[in-house]
Order: sequence, then C-alpha cells, then structure tokens
Amino acid sequence: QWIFLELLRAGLAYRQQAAVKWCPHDATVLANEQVIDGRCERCGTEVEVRQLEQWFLRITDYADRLLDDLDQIAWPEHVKTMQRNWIGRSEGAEVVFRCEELGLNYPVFTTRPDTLFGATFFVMAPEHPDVLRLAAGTGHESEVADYINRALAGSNDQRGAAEREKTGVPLGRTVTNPVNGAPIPVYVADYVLMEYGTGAIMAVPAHDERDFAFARTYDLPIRRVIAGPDGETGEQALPYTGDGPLVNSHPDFDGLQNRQALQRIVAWLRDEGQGEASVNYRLRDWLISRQRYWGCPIPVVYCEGCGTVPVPAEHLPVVLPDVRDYAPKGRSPLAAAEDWVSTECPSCGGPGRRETDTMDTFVDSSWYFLRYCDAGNDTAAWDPTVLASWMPVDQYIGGVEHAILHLMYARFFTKALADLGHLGFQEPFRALFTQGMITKDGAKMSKSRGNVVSPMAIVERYGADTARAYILFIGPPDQDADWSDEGMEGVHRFLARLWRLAAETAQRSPAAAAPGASRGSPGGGAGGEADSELARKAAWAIDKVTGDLSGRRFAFNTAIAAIMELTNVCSRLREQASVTAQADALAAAASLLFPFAPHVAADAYDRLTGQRVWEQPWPVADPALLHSDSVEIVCQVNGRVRDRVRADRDASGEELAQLCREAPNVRAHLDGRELVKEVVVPAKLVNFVVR
RNA sequence: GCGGCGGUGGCGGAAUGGCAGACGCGAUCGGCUCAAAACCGAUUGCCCGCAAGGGCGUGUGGGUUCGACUCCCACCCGCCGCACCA
Repeated sequence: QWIFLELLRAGLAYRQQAAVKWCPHDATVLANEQVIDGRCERCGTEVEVRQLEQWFLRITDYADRLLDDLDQIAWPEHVKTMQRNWIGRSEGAEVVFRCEELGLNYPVFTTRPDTLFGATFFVMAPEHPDVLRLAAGTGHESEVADYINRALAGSNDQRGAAEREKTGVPLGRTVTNPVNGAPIPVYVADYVLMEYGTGAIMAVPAHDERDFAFARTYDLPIRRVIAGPDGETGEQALPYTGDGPLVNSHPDFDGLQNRQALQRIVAWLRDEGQGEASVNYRLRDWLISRQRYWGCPIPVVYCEGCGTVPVPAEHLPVVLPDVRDYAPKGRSPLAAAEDWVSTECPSCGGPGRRETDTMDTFVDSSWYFLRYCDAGNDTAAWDPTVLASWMPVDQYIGGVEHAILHLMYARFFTKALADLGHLGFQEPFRALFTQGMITKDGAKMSKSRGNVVSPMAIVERYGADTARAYILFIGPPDQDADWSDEGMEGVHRFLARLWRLAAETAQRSPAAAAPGASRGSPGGGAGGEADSELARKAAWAIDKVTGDLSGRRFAFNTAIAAIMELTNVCSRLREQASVTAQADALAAAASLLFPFAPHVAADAYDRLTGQRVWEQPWPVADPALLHSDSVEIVCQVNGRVRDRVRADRDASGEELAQLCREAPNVRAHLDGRELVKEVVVPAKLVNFVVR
C-alpha cells in the first residue's frame, strides 16, 4: 500500500474509464498480460471487453527503458524477445487526415509515411467512437450499424485470425490525404484494431498485404508508389512491402530511396502541421484493480468534496474487512462490508467511501524479492542499506511462463522505485535461468488430467534424497522432461548402492574407529594398480562435478552421472583395492553427492571419515592425478579409427606417428597405399591420409 | 507468415571440430535362493562374420575440413512464442 501511494504521488498510478478485459467466470477485470489467446490466464474462460473505471499503473512510461535495459541483463534470448515483442515499439509518424464535410481531424499512426501517396482509402475500427457519427446522414447508417454489431459479436479468437477474409462497409464519407489533397473513401472494417495506434489507418494497398486484400475484395484503387526490385512501377508483383525508390508520388520525392524519402516526408508534414514523427507501442498500462476479496486493498478514499484521497501513511495498512461471502459476483466482495466502506475522509473529515477493489496479485510479486532481503523490518518496507548489500538478485530461476508477466512487472517496479529514490539499481535480476517443465506421459501435469505426481508420496516412499536427486538427474534443466517412475527407481538404487559400499568399507576401515587417524597407508594387503585407478577416477569426478556446477551451466544431470561412474568403479574394484583407497574414493563421492542427496551423503561421509561433510571444504582434485603420464592415442587412417596405442603424454609428434604406424591394424590399412599426409594431435590422435 | 528452440539406440539422454551413444531406464543370459524379490556378474546401435575384423549409422540433401552430432547453405518434421500491430 505504501508503494501504491508512492506511485500515486509520482503520477504513476491513475484511475480511468477504459475498455478493459473482463473474465466472466472469475467476475473480475484482468491485465492485458493475463489474457492468453483471448482467454483468462487463471481459468481459461474467454474474456469480454467492458467499459469500466479502474486503477492503472503507468508502465508505458517505462517502455523504452524496459526495452533498452534488456541489453544489460544476462537473460535467455527467447525471454528478451518475448518482452521486446510485448512492448512492441514501432517508429513511424502520426499523420492527420481531415474530414472536410464535418470539419473533423483523424490522426493515424503509420510506420510507412513514405507510402502516403499510395493511400487510396481510410479504415476505422468498429469500436471507433466516431464511426456512427461519420455515417450519419449518408444513407449508410443502417448498413454500418449492422456491420458494427456483427463485428463486435464475434469472438476475439476469430477476429484475430490473420488468414480471415477481409470484410467492411463504406461510411459514405471521404477524408483528405494530406500529401496530395486527394479525397479518399472511409470504411469501417474489423481488421483495424481500436487498441493499437489511433483505431484508424490510412490504407496503402500497393504496399500492405492486408490493405491489398481489402482493396481486391471491394475493388478499390491500388496505386504503386515504390518501385520493385526489378524496377517495376506498374501493378505487377503487388503488394510489395520491400524497399526501393519512390514513384508516382511527387516530383520532390520521386526517385529518392524510400527510407530517405520517409524522413523528408515527415519533415514536410511537420512544417505543414499535418503530422510528426511518432513512436507507438503495443504495451498498454497495467490494469491492477481486481474485483476479488483476497488481495491487497487499494488505499484510497473517495470524498464528495475532496475527490480521490490517499490514505495517510500513519493509517496504513488498510486491512481487509470480514465479509460473509467471498465469492466473485461482478463487484468487489469488499463492497458488502458497509461498515468498512463507509469511513471518514482523511482530508476534510467528512463522509468518505473506501475503494473496494483489491490489487492484482502480481503487484505483490513485483517487490517480494525486495522485502525478502529485509523481512524482519517492522518500520519500513525495507532498509535501503540492506538492499544495497543484497540486491540485485545474482541468479533468478523460474518458468518461462512468467516472461511477460512477473518478469516485466518486477522490472517496472524496480525502475519506478529507483526513480523515486528508494532503490539504487535499475534491474532486479541480473541473470535469469528458465527451467523446463516436468511432464507426465508427455502432458503437462494437471489435476483435471489426473496425471499429477505427488511429491509427498515420493518422499514417503523413497525419501527426499531420491526425490531431489532424480529431479536433478532427469535431464538438462533448461529443457522439458518427462517423469518416469523407473528412472526414479534407478536413482534410488544408485543412492542405496553408494551408501552400502560406504557402510561396508567403513566397517573394514581403521579411520572409522579412529576419526582423523593418519591416512595414506595401505589398509589391507591389496593396492597398487587398483588404488591408483580409484584415486584417478575420484580426481576425475571431482573435476567433472565441479565444472558442471560452475558458471551458469547447472549441468546437474551430468554431474550426478559422474558420481555414478565413480561409484561404479568403487564397486568394481572393491576386491582389489585397499580399504583406505576405497574409503578415500567413496568419501569423495559422498562429498560430491552432498548437494544432491544431503542425508545419505552426509551419513556415508560420516561413516567413512568420522567428520561432518558440511564442515569440510568442497573437494579439490589433485592435478597430478588428473593427467596421467601415459595416454591412449587413437590411430586413424583416412579419419577412421583403426587402432589404439599407449604413449607418453609428452611424446613428440614423430614418436606418436611412429608408434601408430606400427600398430597392427594400422599397418594392414597402410599397406600398399601411398601416404599423403600425417595429422598429429598431441596426446590424442594420429591420422594417416592415404590414397 | 515471422522469431526462437529442438530432431542422436527400444526409451531419457552424453559428447572444447578428434574413439558417437557416457550415465540411467528397459531387455536378454547367468550367479545367489526351496522359490521370488533385493543384490551381484555378463551382454545390449544396426548388418555381415566362428573369430579377427569389416560395412553402415546422430531428421534429409549439399558444402568446408586430414577429420563434422558439432561449422556453413538449402530443405523436412516437432515444440514454444508472436501474429490483421498499420
């Protein structure tokens, strides 16, 4: 509520009558962002449009900064693209078309003022408030009224389809094309949207596919004003939406490249007072009023004399009243609490009435991360010095479904609060990782589908370690993955096997009996080759897991696979290796496993070492063990593997080539052929190219 | 239509331009057991071969390279986003 009042004070919150999206099932208004394909984001019901007076936040003031600052954050490109699309910035011009008969001016937004000379008709959206007024007295009234009724009755889904046949009717009026004084007919057609631009367009059929389709249907003139790539100036190959020199326009502009002509034409319009350069956005202000009970009350009081009065800070918070009926019914359930609604005007002390709508829950999620940094603060929303040390968030993780909801709103809040002096940073989340969705049998889990996997059931049956480790092992975290009960069994078996090996080894190990006892001496009679293989595998696993977890890779699936490999080697060598070597390798495995399966890993580690794994540093691989002196060299002939030989890690190219040449199967393939070339990759591979 | 991501065994998936298929699941055979489960061992891309070995193989077709799952071009398919945005 304090943030809302801050935004109100700054002019970033306002109340206005507007055409808003209404969900008939939830009986509340929604923000544009909460309408997905014409349906309510919460319940899937098709939304309606209503004229209502509602509270908005002026997110459009931040459109450019929300767009530009995307370059400064380490977010996935697809999320940035979605935000850019949603903001939908277009550069162009606003151009005035005048209806001389009625003395009315109609500005339109266009990204293509270079094609103005090709504007041969004019189209208004069915919702445009002046449509009936323009048709009045022309004899087209009833036809126009019928068309509007039909257009508005259609569902959003249908109307949005791009492939749909163009329809419309003439209004019986003309407007004047400002660049050449030509009168052009005015139509109403539902392919023009009221919510974008000014709800009216200039139609240039030669250079716009939609206008072209409409002109063809209604036999309207088509005038080419940009030459085609092969110099076409006639009606062939239209519509043409590319660039080229202007033709059929005006002697001052003909022959100019259209992008250059665009600048000149806009300058000319400005001088003539007929238009100006303009930027248009698809983004609309954020409608935050909701007719729901469970939400943060909007802290304002309406007074006959004083108007809209903010609740003073010392009276905050405004607490939800008790009501008997929470159900949605088209007006806020709060309105039924008459004792609560009826109050005193904070300004004049006279009778006042509280705002009964509550705020969108996305308002709360737009700043929770700020509060989390200073959750115990009971005198302010946060202490800026605390935020200075914690924020911004280094790594945010969430589903891509928030790309243009939470993630846009939170960025807007951060910028607005920074402008008001409450924050010292512009972006809330430096880096973002969008994890994939876990599906079941290929489908999104949902109660109605009955394919939900219950975490509690898994935890009860297999334990939290298995549940956690399996989810991390299931696949690359940025991709969707399908839940598999068998896969989880596999992880459970792995954890059990590691623990059994550890327990068994600990029983035989002197270290378990004497914690901290000196290590390194052979615990049994065995050792040698097996011990060194174990030590090398452990070093490899430490290196691999550490790498998989570092950076922003989150490669948990391959990290767990590496621990499995180490465990497999421990299991395979348990007869040959010394107890000490075995214990060391298993302790390394337990240590690496700790982030993924903390309970089982901690217990195994304790048994093996007598120590608490979380009190020990993350393991570090001995560099000497990572690189053995002898390496396997792959021998290729014409790029195909024919043999392998062992060689010293730092053997010279000639030595390697010589060794490989003598490998039996290589000799067989070299025999009787002409050696063209030898490629040697040190410590790795030799390739003989023969003819 | 535009943009993004993806396509590798029976399945989930691994692979800084250098051994394709790590790891897991499943399957087959064997051990243990009165028996089963659990556990342990072996095999497991396809084709030919007793074997040694050979051929084919990462959606399709081309290209670059000594060498391509990886880079380039064109195309097909799937998923996601946007879509009559003037």
